Amino acid sequence: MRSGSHVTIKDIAKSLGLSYSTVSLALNNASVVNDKTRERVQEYARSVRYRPNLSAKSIRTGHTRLIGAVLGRFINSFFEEITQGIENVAASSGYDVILNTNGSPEGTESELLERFIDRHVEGVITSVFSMSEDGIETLREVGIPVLLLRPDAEGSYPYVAVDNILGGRLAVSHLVELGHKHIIYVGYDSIYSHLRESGARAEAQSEGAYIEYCPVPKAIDRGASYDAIKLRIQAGLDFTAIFCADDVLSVGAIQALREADVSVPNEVSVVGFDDLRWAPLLSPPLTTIHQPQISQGEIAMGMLIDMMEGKPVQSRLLAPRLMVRGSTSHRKFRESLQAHSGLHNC
Amino acid sequence: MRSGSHVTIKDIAKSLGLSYSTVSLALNNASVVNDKTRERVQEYARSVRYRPNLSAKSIRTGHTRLIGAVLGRFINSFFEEITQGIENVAASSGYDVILNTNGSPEGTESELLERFIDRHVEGVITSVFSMSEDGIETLREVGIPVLLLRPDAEGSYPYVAVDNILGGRLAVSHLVELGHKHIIYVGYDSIYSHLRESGARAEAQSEGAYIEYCPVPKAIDRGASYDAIKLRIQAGLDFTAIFCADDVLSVGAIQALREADVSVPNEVSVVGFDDLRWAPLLSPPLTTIHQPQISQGEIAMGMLIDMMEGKPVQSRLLAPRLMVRGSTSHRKFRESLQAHSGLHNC
DNA sequence: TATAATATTTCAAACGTTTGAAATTGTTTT
DNA sequence: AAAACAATTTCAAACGTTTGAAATATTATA
Repeated sequence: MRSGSHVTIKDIAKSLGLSYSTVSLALNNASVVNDKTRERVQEYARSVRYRPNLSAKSIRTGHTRLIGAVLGRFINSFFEEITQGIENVAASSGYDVILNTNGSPEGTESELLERFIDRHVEGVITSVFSMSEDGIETLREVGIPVLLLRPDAEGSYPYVAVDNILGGRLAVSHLVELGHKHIIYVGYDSIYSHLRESGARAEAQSEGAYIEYCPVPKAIDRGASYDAIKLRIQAGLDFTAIFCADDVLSVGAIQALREADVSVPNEVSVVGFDDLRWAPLLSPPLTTIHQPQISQGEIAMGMLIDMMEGKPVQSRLLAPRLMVRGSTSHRKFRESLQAHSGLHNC
Repeated sequence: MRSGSHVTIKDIAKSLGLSYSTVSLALNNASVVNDKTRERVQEYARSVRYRPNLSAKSIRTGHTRLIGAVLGRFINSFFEEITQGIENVAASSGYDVILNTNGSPEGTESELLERFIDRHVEGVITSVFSMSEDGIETLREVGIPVLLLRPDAEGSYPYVAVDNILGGRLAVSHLVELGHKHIIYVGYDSIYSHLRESGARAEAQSEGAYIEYCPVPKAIDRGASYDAIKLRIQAGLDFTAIFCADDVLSVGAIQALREADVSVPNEVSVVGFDDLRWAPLLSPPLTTIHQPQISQGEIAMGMLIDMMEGKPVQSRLLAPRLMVRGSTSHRKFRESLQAHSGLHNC
């Protein structure tokens, strides 16, 4: 067999003295064909390494079993893991994933959509930063179901996301249990941060603690939180805990504290959000809110498959988990160790 | 127009009173068709949002413009960035990428290959851990070119990889310049580590420094290097620098040093390899060898396209770059600060 | 053994394109 | 105005499948 050439159903039919139809039927395990013939065909197909041509198949059936994923690019492994989950269930359901991490300039969104449409992808999974409202609408117009990887306030689209409010509650609940009363929340202007903050406030209120909002211009910006906390420290060290809207912000905060010779966690506790894979590698290892990324991807893909099959789906909020590590400690430790620390710093 | 239905060339032909052929030719900018007709067709196609059916196209032309990428899953953002590069040039060359991060159990490799073959991908990019020698051969047999993202000693396959030997040299050269004479190399049994080590040794030899090999069972295992360095410290603190085969190993090493109250970088300097995105977030920020991941992906995809077009390609070794950060310092600092450290520890 | 019923296979069209060859139209040249 | 040529368009087959309808073969029933 010439390299690159492919055996087709016709070839098999010819060799076996059968019609295309019978071969096709046999290969698809149609019950209508005689057991003996089916076996003979399948056996022979195997022996000549027959592989169906999916393009041909899809042109006839209208099904490509292709799905498109467009995810944001981050300075973290967040989407890498989500991708993992998506792939897992896609593969086991016979779908392939065309991935786009949207790294290219903004203007190309429409090109991306065109590619998806041209490929006749049967569904699209996307995260918020990665696709505009218009883009989503375009897809819907041509009948491609879209699943969001973020909470959708208006409820116009099905989504699967982590429960950010609960995440905020968990973080603050942990800090409150450790005796912290004055907690700084480092956040930015986006739905993620707002939800996390509102969870934090709700929990604080019911526990008699106080949340102070410390804004930074954007997410995942170590420098921004460094600057913000640096400034805040100069205004007075009247807080004992910081809750950051994401792990990277925590790194900046910790850096600012360290430079001001404020010990983490002895003097100030820090909690992050996301639980990126390197969070345990920091020193101290970061206490943070874990997002179940792989299962988020798996659930998302499962839901999308349901949508593609026309089944009704219900948006889901996934429960985050508190990961207690080294960057938080009990407030009562503060005074004693501050003394020690003072000695040490002289 | 019914949602989900697609305008075809036939539809356009009918509406415009032309034959399929003319429409097809016009849409493909064939010079044979009259300028006026071409414009009319394209204009109309745009107005009805015509999009070609890529399956149909590929069944006729034999070209799917699909490429397969199978990359390893790591506790790092390494492949996320490579993917970025691959996508960038794939997109601008009209290819789509079916990504598989090979997270599923081992046995499924053949299934993955079958999917690639069924989809008629025109080329495959893969990293070493992700696909067996047999798998690669299978692809080649059916005429699908394969590009490796790793050095191939035998030279049987084209590849693009970072120059690991040079990386090793850069790391040790830096340490030697800082005055370090006794350097521990933390590595494991794989081609990557071996190459890095040999670079390290070559550089050390020419500079009169000494490399001591400290083996760990596998890559990217923080615990393993922690254990190894812990043990090594107990045997005596007669070294002043550690070079680790990857960044994650560095984290374990630093942790072991910290627990033994050995200051990094004042008493012992540590250099990693990879420059994962979180390397600057550590404290101290990690001095390490940077791998140009995005361009590695871009170059890889460019080469694969050449291969698919039948052009000859030449394997490439990319130059790594030393990133000097906080985890290394001059050896002369050692004695003075060791004294201080002793005081501090009392 | 003829007939009915069922099991199995085949025919032929279709999916949306592309493309070599043939046909038509338009333009020069003589 | 006929012949020759070029420009443009159309025909029809092909790519590898699937599938409803029709044809044939097999078995059961009377």
